[in-house]
Amino acid sequence: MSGQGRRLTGGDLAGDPLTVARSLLGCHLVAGPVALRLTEVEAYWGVDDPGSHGYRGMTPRTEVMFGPAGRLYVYRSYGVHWCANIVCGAKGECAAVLLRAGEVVAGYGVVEQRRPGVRRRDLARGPGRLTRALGIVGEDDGAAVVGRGAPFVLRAPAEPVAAERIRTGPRVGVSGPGGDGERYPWRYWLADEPSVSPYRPGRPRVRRG
DNA sequence: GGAGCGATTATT
DNA sequence: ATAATCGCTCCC
Repeated sequence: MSGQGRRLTGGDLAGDPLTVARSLLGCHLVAGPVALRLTEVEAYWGVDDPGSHGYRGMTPRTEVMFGPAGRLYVYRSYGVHWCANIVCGAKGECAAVLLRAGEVVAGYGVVEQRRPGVRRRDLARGPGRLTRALGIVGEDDGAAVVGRGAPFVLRAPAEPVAAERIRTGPRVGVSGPGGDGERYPWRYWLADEPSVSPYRPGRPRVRRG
């Protein structure tokens, strides 16, 4: 069982996103009545990361990624879905961890109302579904997940996640060099978790048949 | 000023 | 396999 541990602080998120990503696995993210146990995340690190929205510098959209650790970076995906990151690293550095999947551990009734008819394991399986389960929308861009009065709360697992249970691989859906699992094996997930989203390679630029 | 393109998901 | 759908980026 994964009970609730202590609240995470900004200091817990100030490290590099690879380290932070691993440490977020098994943590509970609380949004009002709903809580998810995080089972799958991805790291995006630096303006040299070709898979990152911060590639080649800051824009109005990605400004939050360059800010202090402990806030949400929320963006619209494919014009349809919201996806949420936890900003980490030092202020001025472009670093964030994308929340890809989780297991509902509280507020199941609320989530079920938000997603009628969806199988329990699929409720937060994938980044777009995860935000819907938590009720995260574009207005939450920049919202805090640490500190007093933060609208979201992160809690560490009561017992640390065993390192042997953590798997790594290429990031999902990232096309081009950023999707190269040799250079960027920056997806992290917990072994044997039904809520982990299926891997899909990034779509190639041209498709002919 | 506008075309092109996604860190995706639900449906065919 | 592919439509849905829109803000950001980059190129005229």
